[in-house]
Amino acid sequence: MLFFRKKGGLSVDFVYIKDVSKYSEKEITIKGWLYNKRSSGKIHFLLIRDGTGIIQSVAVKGEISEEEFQMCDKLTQESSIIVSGVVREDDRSPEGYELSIKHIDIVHISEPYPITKKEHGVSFLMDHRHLWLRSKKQHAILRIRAEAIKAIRDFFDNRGFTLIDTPILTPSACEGTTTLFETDYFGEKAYLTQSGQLYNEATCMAFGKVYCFGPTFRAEKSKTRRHVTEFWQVEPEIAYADLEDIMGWAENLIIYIIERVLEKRKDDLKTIERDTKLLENIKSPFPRITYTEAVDILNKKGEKFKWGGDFGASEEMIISESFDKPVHVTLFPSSIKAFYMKSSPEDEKLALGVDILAPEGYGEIVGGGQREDNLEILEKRIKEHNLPRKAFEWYLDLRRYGSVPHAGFGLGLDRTITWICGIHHIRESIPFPRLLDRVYP
RNA sequence: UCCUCAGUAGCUCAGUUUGGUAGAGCGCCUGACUGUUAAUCAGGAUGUCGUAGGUUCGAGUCCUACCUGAGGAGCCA
Repeated sequence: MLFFRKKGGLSVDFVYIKDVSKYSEKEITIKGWLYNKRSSGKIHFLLIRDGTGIIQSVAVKGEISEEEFQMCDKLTQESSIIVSGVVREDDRSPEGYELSIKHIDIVHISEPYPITKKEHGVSFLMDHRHLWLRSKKQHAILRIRAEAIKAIRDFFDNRGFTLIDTPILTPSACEGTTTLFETDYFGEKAYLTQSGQLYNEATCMAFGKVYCFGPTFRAEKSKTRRHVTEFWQVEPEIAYADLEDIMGWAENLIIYIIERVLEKRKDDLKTIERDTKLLENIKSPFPRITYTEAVDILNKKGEKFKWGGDFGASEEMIISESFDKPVHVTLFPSSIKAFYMKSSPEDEKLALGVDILAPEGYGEIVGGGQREDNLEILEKRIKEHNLPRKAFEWYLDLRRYGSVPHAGFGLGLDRTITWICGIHHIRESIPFPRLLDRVYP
């Protein structure tokens, strides 16, 4: 139980730091934590954060009780405090406003805080991720993430899509291409989902336009700045849509997310020193090339790349750096794509799929395409890919009962955030990253 | 799974080349300072040198194995 204003006699409002400008020359109360402290003998500068911002508050000897002035001296970094005082505009304060302290209550004196004002190594910070989130930069990134999630949901909700949650525990692999996390499901094997797509194909036949948005899991032993084992994807699926349609949807979604973040999270982008000019440039139309044209680009730039292979990290980098916007790459060889992808009617060897590569070398952020809607062809594909037919019976039903052309895509949230924030490593884009050899904290 | 680098004070690191009794800055503790901006100034405490072996009169330093972390590749999104 906190004793709110136990030493004050005046009636004052409790406000968040983001709102202090509305309270100039008024007495308010702030509940927060000590971000930093600078002291002279007769004056203390306390930087207080409350999750919405940081404000400098000033305790002057003689202006508050001697007991409370002494208490300020005892405060350690990240101690939790409740402070009352008058909001004043002051050019000398780093934030433009500061609080002249009248009363201070200490809620808890923090033990010596591990994350100090000096630099730290990545490993140490990752071990203290639960505290690192309080730091300015990490705080800004996660607020941008929250805004992007809201933008994604608004985008689909306002355009006639229904959010349908797909299961996380699944009886079999969705694509058969990746390694999955296996769990013991009451004596049977179950796997953490790598995608909600197959279930989306069922729900889009019921609802028309659907999307799922949740965590997905891949047990690949990837050790790069672009991979986490638990990552968030938004996956729309649309009945009666073709490849061309979903390329438009994906492009508009990306633009919508960027616009929203630029509009609502400008301060946070500034905190992380992102060059927003590069983001302001993300407008329609995005360049569109085929896989075959991408191979030409690679070979022109001196890479010896043979038609038919999948792009690795360096290939993706070269292709994406050839453009200053995200680029659609379409019509991959069917042989390197999943079993459910529909082949081009003009060339059986090509799949009606699209990957979107983010600029600045951030790699693939969207993968999608048109799904095979013909029962016989799909049965053949399942056989060719050595997939357990029995597990896909329900999926084949969708081609038996009113099959229609349909298409969808997945957008990787964490990679998108990494790109929007212009940060080096995906691990800072998610609150508690799951990496190869790291599941703590 | 492979390649490269690293592990020394709470944190960031120097010391390793050339073996000879453990160092700095920050943080912490004490004191000074009425406008600080990673505040400053003076003084103080702090170590199983990743682990286990080996070489040597003597190992943080050289050798071997292992553990942990980071960077990258592959795989993958």
